[in-house]
Amino acid sequence: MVTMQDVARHAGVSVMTVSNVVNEQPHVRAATRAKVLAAIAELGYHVNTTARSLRQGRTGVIVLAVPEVDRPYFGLLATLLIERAAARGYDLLVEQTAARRDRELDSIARSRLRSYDGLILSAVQLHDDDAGLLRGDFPIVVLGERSFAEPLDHVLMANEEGGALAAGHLAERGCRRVAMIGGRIGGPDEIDLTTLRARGFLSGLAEAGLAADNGVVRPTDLTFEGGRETASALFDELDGLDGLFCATDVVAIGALRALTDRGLRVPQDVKVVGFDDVPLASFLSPSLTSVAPDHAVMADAVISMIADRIEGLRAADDYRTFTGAVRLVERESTAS
Amino acid sequence: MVTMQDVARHAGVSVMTVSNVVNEQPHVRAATRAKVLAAIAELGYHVNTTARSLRQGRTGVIVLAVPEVDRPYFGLLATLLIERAAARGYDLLVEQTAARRDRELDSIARSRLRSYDGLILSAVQLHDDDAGLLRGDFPIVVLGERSFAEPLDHVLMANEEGGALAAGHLAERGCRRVAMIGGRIGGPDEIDLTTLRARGFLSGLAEAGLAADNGVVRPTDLTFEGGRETASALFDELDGLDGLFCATDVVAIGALRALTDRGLRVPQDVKVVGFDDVPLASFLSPSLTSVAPDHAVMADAVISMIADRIEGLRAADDYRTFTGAVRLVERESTAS
DNA sequence: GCCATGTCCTGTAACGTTACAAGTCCGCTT
DNA sequence: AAGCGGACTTGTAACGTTACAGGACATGGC
Repeated sequence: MVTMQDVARHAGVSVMTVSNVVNEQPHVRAATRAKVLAAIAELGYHVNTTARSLRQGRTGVIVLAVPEVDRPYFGLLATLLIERAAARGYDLLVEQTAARRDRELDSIARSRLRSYDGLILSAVQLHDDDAGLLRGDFPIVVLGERSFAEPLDHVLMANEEGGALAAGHLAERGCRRVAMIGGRIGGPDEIDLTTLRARGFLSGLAEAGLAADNGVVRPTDLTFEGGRETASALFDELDGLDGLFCATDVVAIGALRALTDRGLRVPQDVKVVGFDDVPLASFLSPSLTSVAPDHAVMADAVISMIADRIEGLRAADDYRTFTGAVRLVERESTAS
Repeated sequence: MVTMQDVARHAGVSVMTVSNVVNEQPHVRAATRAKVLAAIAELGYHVNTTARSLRQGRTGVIVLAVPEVDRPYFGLLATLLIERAAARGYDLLVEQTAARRDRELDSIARSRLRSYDGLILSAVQLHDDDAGLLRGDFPIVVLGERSFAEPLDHVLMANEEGGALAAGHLAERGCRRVAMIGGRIGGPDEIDLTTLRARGFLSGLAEAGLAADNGVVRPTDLTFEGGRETASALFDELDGLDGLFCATDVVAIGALRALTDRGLRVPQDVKVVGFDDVPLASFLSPSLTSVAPDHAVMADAVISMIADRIEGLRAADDYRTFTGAVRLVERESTAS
């Protein structure tokens, strides 16, 4: 490995001068700079970022912990975050938690991750009991789903509002018997994605004057297969459903498939609304009406929050919460 | 920051003993180990991986350079690679190249990336002229698309065979006039994905005795939108097409949408085959027949290739190529 | 002509870890 | 009783970089 030592010797200057050239410090004569750059080129020198990190106490790497990058929403998120992190000079290291609590705890605790500059933790399955672990001097931003009593930096989504938008839209389009899959009826303290979207959905139904009998909200795995199975079971049990809200677009795609398999036409027989507005939504047949978060704005918020904290631009006890707005994008799946 | 020094002092042993405990070296008395572990717990010590990396000369981080993790194929790939890398003790840092040659060159050249242990470079837009950069002592595995004359570790896919499979299948299902979008007619030296799949497609057509007039292979962006636009333009121009092969499933999804918009039914009027077999394929309506690489096997090959090289388990001049097999998965889009 | 100021360059000492070689102690063999 | 080998422990010197303090020299103001 070529070191600064080698370059310095080759160029006839001190290591510090090489360092100053590499780091574009002022006060280096043009002639000296040229000499050093020539030596660097000739020897094929690359700065050793590990040594730099050790010396400077920062690595320039932020860890992104998501369930799986292959899921459309998280893929989109990761894409945006990687791009924005790069713009601020950080690399993103992706850690997959499979949405399991133990793996999320791992991400926080694992020593090696502690050596990076910060952690963006998405899709949190942690309990309030675990939240203490998130506290401390290590920069963490919690993204998207769960808000703890703990003081923490948060980027949230208007999940409840989105659920209400979906319910209102279905009602407005004439649906009389509406169900949700991928939702959960939880206590007032439960604030995960599925519970919040369900809560919004139910309040939206109430506001529209639609009945919400008990079976109308069904939990499911937030996967294609989960959507298909749960939708299928739902339509086996209940008659006369003419509107369906799915907790995510992925679930909605599974549900659309289940409806097709039963010979139900969308939107004529059943209208369907998803959530996330993934790029794919407009290319499906029928294209999918969806609650659209502003992904770009949220990604901006995440990166500026974590970078500001890493760089000490915010006081240690100054925790922020950003809630991204949502809007409804109407497409064929709810056409009247 | 708590260091080994602090732990050593607190436990009344030397730093080396702390290091030995942390690294689970033998020859540490149980009582000593317990003392050290207690001190570690009490002080909340975490090993500083940056210092460890500097000392050991390796970081445990592999860079994965893909166009964008949000594209279904690359998302799936990234998911599998992250998982398998973790199993071998490596973290994966994701770099996005946007499929641009300059950004790919960047990934190779950027100093900071040079400090990681290896690079997995996917979807390569580099010329043969650039290939020299890939040579050298830095562990690189080139994935999926382009095979250079340069000696390099490669993981390829049976692109040509896949194209032929698709053509054969369409012919066998009774298609008489078949086109491909997302393909390119290139010289014999051109070996990128689009050219190879097109070449296989044409040879498959020939074998089946089907005409391949000139306009039958159309290039396009490998995106949803590209698929839609190109398919739309193609069916504007040519009459009587009854079979369509798309270079990727993403393109196929765009094409399916275009066909629906024109009132063409799949598979009754036009049969469609994609390539990649992304999970989504079976949930579309109609579900999509696709050429399926064995993603898991390829991911295994990639990780063991790069890890073996990083760990020096293979001679410096012993370059390997692994070609992943493909098979055709028949679904509704080509039902007869 | 002298001090102040600025430009350019350099030596030294860390950053926190581990490789290596060199101990110390103990019980056991001969 | 001396010698030996094994179990356990430790000091020291790196790994390659940058922060810091300071040195050498020239310029300019009075």
